[in-house]
Amino acid sequence: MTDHQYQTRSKGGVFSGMDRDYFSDDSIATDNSDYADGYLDGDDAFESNRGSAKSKAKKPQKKSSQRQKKSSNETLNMLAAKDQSFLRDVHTDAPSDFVPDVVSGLFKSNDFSYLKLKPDHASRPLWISPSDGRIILESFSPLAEQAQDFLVTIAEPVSRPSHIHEYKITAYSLYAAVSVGLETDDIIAVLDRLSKVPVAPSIVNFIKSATVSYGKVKLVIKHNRYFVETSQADILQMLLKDPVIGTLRIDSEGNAANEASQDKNSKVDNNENKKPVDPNDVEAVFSSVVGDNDIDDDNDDIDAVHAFEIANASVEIVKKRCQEIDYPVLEEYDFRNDHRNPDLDIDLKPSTQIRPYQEKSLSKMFGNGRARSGIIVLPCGAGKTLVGITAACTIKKSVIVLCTSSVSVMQWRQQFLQWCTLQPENVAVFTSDNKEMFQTESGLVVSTYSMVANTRNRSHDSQKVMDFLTGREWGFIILDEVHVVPAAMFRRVVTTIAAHAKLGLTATLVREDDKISDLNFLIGPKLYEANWMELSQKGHIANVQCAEVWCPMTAEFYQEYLRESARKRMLLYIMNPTKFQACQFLIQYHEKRGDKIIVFSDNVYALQEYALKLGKPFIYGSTPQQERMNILQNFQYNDQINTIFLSKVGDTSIDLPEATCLIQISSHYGSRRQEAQRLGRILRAKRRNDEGFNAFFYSLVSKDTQEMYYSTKRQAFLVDQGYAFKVITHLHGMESLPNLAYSTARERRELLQEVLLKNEEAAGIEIGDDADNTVGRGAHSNKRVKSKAVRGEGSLSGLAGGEDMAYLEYSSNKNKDLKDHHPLIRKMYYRNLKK
DNA sequence: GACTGCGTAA
DNA sequence: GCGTATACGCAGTC
Repeated sequence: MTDHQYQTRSKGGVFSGMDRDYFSDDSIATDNSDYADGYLDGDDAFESNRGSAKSKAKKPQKKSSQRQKKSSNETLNMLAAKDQSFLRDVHTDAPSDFVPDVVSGLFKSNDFSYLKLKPDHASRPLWISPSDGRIILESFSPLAEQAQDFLVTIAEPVSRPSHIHEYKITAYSLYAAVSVGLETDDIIAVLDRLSKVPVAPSIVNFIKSATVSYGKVKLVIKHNRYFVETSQADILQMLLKDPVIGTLRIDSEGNAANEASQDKNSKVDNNENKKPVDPNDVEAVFSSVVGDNDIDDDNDDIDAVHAFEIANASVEIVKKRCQEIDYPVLEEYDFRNDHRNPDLDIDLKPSTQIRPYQEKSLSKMFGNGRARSGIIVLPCGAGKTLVGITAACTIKKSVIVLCTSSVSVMQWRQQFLQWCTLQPENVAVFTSDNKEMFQTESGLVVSTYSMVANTRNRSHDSQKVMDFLTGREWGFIILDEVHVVPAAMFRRVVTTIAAHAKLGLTATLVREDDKISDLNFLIGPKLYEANWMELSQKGHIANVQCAEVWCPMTAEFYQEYLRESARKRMLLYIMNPTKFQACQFLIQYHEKRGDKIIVFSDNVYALQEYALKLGKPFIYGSTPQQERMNILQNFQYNDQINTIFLSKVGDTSIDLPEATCLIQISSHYGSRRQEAQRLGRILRAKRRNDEGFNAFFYSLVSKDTQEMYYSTKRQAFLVDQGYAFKVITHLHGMESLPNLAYSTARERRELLQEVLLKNEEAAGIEIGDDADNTVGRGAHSNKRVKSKAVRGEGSLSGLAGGEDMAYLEYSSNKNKDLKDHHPLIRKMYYRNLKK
């Protein structure tokens, strides 16, 4: 919890200390420490929950042993249920009757009873599935914290709710582990030490096979050109014979080399450079790239490195291919021995403090004294910027930062100047209305993805700056909001800017498409991922109570809802009068408590209707910059303005340290990223360290509509981070609220008319003649109707009863029991909803 | 500098 | 797996 004084050093391992604690067997000795379950600390808004939450938290010690026993069984069942697909390519001595069939494996329950528990299994916190590398961690174990440090290094966190954490060993996660300096035997030994059962040979083999090839192939930049390097002749030969990679090799003149030859001397011919290079620098280049020591150009050691050049445009293809053939390329930067690229005079200011988890994430990046390319995942408000800046201060070479918006560009610039000693003349901003270049030999450029990725006509100035950016070598590139990089246009920035080290930062490493894994070869492995719950328990980010409020559709609205085509339904469930009332009630309730409230609506029409009716200011896309500032200023400083309405504009960039309560009235389908990003708006609440402070996050959902499905999907990311969503089915006192909107049937009918009219308008503008008979659309609505039918069936009973219950434990009934965050089961769950 | 049109993202 | 709604950045125009 104490912030460490942090200082960068030019030599020696600042971040080199891999946490070796978990290598010592002493750590197994049990000594129960704090049972961390401070999450549900019962605020008055959740009175009905208080009882159960408190009682749960009160007797952890007692339960812990029971739970261990219970979890042993549960764990085995869970493990049995997993798919074994990833083992197909690996030779294992797992029993041969393992069926790689996901569905049949699910309930047939593979028998793991042959696994012998170690005698002292109770004090060891892990289970490892012999079949698929899935790891279950008992997070209540006294060893959990150390085990977690280790597990995030070698495995992917799948889900981290309060008591049981789930990880999975994958080839990628093992690459990352090796790249942060762990060795195969260490990984196996520590796993074995922490595990309740001996690590299965299948897992040992998998770890061996995945770790053996990592780092054998490197991608290096020399004089702004890309080279694939390996120290093993057989690997070079293998690469050159590869149908994809071999053909992409070019000779030093830049022509494609057709003949795949094993050429020991295919090293760079430095005379071919576009830019004249000081010949004295050449040695430096080689020593920086080839070896750790200052070796001379004509040293024999250099011949031990085999390299061939590939064109700039081929870099992505080659990296992807290498990943596929299980020789993922290593991209690391030996910045201390790079004497060719000028140093940048940059250091953290003495007053700058970095937090332990920031330091830890950086230790993954700089663990071996070099800078590894990769991704660091930290929640919003946890200080990603400072991590980036500290990394830049460690590398001390020219830096380029790419952001998604011009607002963040300005923020990055400002933060650099605030936290480190960089001088303003070394900083340049490159956006559409600010095309600067630094005049010094090294410096910092902050720009946007679209500026660098732009393929259309550039303005003259823009072209000049682009030439400046592409014409030089960068020591370091920081990719803010790195989850956008896989986009077809944005990913090109990775190769257009020649940077020795790449750092991707994000809070939400998820996309709704399947491109997120491309980051493995575009940027590098995930180096670190923080645990949101842990950070919030330690006070670095705010504690948040999440709730989903179920708002029954009024009869009139539901009738129309059932009648309307899928496209028109949305407005009906967003404008559901009950939802409006719930919103009104919650605003009033939280304003009384002194909260600052943001209401999010994805839909602009609803945004305006709600805000105008409630007399609150709102901001959306076409709100002029001046007015935005005005509203935000008032929200921040004026205690008369405690609620603002935001459209998608508020999802990113706008920084609102005052907000303590969020209400979502409409969202973008099942976007997990949006959900997490919105929650992120309140994580840096200034009051977060006040005793017992809670921030609140409500999603208002119209019952028995599409929204229910989307809502579950949206929450998946946060649920994996350990957040428990409670369901509120009834807000006490809502009906008796004075001035309650739409309390009479007449008002509701009028609203309905308005909404229907609006819907017709929208439809009219959209498609002209909304004949509903087009083949394409017909097929579509068919599909949707089907999906609705099942949902309707299940939910009619909900309409009939259960209304009296004020709260449901969402996390227990929906997420914990049956599903238990198990990705497979979750998937099936969604699939069922869809059917 | 405000507005418009275009391309792009999620 | 596709389409829709909203927003934003860039470039060009007045």
